[in-house]
Amino acid sequence: MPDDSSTEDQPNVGVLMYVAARSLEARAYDAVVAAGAVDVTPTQARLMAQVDPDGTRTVTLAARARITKQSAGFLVDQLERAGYVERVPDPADGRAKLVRLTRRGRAVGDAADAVVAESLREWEQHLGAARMRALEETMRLLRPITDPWA
Amino acid sequence: MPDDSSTEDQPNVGVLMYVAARSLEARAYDAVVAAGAVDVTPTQARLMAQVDPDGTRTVTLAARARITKQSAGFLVDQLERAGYVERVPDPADGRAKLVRLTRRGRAVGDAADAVVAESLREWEQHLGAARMRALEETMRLLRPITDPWA
DNA sequence: CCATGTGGTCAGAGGATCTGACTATCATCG
DNA sequence: CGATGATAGTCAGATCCTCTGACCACATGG
Repeated sequence: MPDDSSTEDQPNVGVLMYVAARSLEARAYDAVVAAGAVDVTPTQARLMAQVDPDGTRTVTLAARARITKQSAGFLVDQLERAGYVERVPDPADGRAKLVRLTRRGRAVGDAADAVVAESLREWEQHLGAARMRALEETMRLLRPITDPWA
Repeated sequence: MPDDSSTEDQPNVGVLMYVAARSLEARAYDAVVAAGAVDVTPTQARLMAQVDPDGTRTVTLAARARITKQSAGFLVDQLERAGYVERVPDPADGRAKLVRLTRRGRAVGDAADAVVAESLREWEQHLGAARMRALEETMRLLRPITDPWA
């Protein structure tokens, strides 16, 4: 939405953050595709990234991705059919199912994580360690007033 | 896409940036709706924010919003029908048309800009002036390695 | 054991995006 | 000045993603 100043010489901080975050995400997605998951869409990948090692309920995935449970279920269906996740009954709750990464899904996720880590190292190299630390701290400080779920 | 760690206690810097940028955008969009533009979707608003005071070509809007010219044209159609933008011939190029904000569109954009500016002032108040300045500088430094269009 | 809440699914609809193909105009270069 | 390649825009078709509303099954707390 109107984030102004993207038409100016100096975009505002919010726009710059958006650009940086997006570049990170794009690299991660490229890694996903490079890892062989050519049939995974960016949206599916974004949801897959929210799956915990021990499995996560669909409603939880939906909350983390800020989408409805129906949309999340739709995406999980696709990921399941493609073999990246599986649904197992939740032993703690008869209504629930846990979405878990398959071996294949885990491989894709690991590839993405590695690329993100590598990109952040590049940031640190470019900014210097001190500035990178300050950036991390500042973003953590900012979180309480920007993250409605934190 | 897999931006990892959003499932950990401490999301990585990229995720935090995404959250912050998104909160800014959400506030701006709320302001758009509050300004009476209840028929404008977030996507339309995002495109409208890219229109220069003197008008901008559809292809340029598309490039700035990182979408195809077809998608941009589709959105401009809707905004034009709703009365927020108008298309005028580009005097410098017979093929081109300039997309310009109408008076109504300008009012909406101004409302959004005001809210963004206000939000950034809140950030500064929360972080302190020094840290805010450092953040802005860091983000500018980061831009060359994250913005493929910069 | 009933009332309320929660996890999940089904059905239907709309919005946003893409690729491919096409026309009109511009710009360049011989 | 004419031919050639690039650019602005549109049309057509398809796909993907998201939502609302309704519904069922199970859980939890009086």
